[in-house]
Amino acid sequence: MSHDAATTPNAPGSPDRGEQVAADLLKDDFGWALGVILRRYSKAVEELLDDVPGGARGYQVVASASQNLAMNQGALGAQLGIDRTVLTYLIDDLEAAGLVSRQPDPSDRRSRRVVATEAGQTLWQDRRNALTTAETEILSVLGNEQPAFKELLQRVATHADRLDPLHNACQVVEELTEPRGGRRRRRTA
Amino acid sequence: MSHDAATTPNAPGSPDRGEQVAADLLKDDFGWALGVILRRYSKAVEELLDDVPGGARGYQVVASASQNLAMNQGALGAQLGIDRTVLTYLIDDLEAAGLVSRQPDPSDRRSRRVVATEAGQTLWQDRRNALTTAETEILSVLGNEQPAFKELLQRVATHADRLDPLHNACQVVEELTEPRGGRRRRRTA
DNA sequence: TATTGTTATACTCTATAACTATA
DNA sequence: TATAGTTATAGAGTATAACAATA
Repeated sequence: MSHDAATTPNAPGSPDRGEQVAADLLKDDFGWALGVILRRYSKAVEELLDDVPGGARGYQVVASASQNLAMNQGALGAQLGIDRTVLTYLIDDLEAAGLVSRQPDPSDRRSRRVVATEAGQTLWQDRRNALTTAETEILSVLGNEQPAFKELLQRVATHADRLDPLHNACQVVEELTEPRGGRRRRRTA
Repeated sequence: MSHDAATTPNAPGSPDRGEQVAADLLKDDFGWALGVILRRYSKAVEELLDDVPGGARGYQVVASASQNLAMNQGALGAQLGIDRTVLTYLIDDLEAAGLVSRQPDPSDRRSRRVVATEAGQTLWQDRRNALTTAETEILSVLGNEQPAFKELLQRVATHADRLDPLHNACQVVEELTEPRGGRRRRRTA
């Protein structure tokens, strides 16, 4: 997905150095700000989670498996917004790394419950603190306004999530675009 | 339809408590909040900009071309974080749509300056308001705290951008991630 | 030799569908 | 027939390299 900075009120008065002007204008943009922050955070996260198979997404699976009692793959995918076909490979890798394991569901032999191994739970607990630290570093500029910002952010996110519940970021949106129109991205074939 | 939202419970009659617990935990997450907001905003933007070639990114090019005087493609790509090889195709489409045009640089015949046509400038001005409206809708929950939030957001973003200036979001793995596979090779010719 | 822009190719994701084994 | 999970294939998007025209 492409992020969308771009729009900004412009003062077309003195066009000095176009590059600098545009750069400043971009920084007033809402989408630009969101994108920068998310990218910065994502980068820190990916670095912290580089060694876990599947990166941040793999960690999410381990985290969910650590917190909950044996969700099956369907429930896991629904919660994390991961397609089941992708989840298969992801769990394959996590299982090979010894972080989770698939266990048969006695009540439904089609289903497989994903549980975290001890190594998985250890990893989850270890990385949680590191992730919180990364978050704090990004927000450090805010000083004592940090809690206020986080509160506002959560408020906006919860609101936005109610309007459009989908739990994976940075993924193309075409899902809920209403099956009526069939607006597909057209590419000059 | 690839994946469903997490709000869909399991089968009626079997209330899976773990799912709900994990969902609540996720909502305390910083990255989750950022992702939700950005995705929601991106979706609105993509819908508003669906008819412009290249979507939001194409619009960014038109917007830059409208605001500045004739940047060449290299400068454009650097500013927007678009690779020059991608930018070529993008401008091709925008030019075919009559929104921008490539003009020769008299001082350097290798370079081409990208300028917005009248149609491009009109499009830029028309969509700006719509985008602002979309932003306002997302932030509407905040009421009169909206300006405060935006101020904090800009502060964090500017700080993050200083640490890591790269102007495209949702594009994981840039250069510093890791020498996985092939790293940039030194020129030897 | 370096740089601007173009083109061609390979690789990474993701989506779509088909398949199995259960229910 | 429907569902949980798996596997295979195709597509979009991007990166990488090579190229031509200039500097």
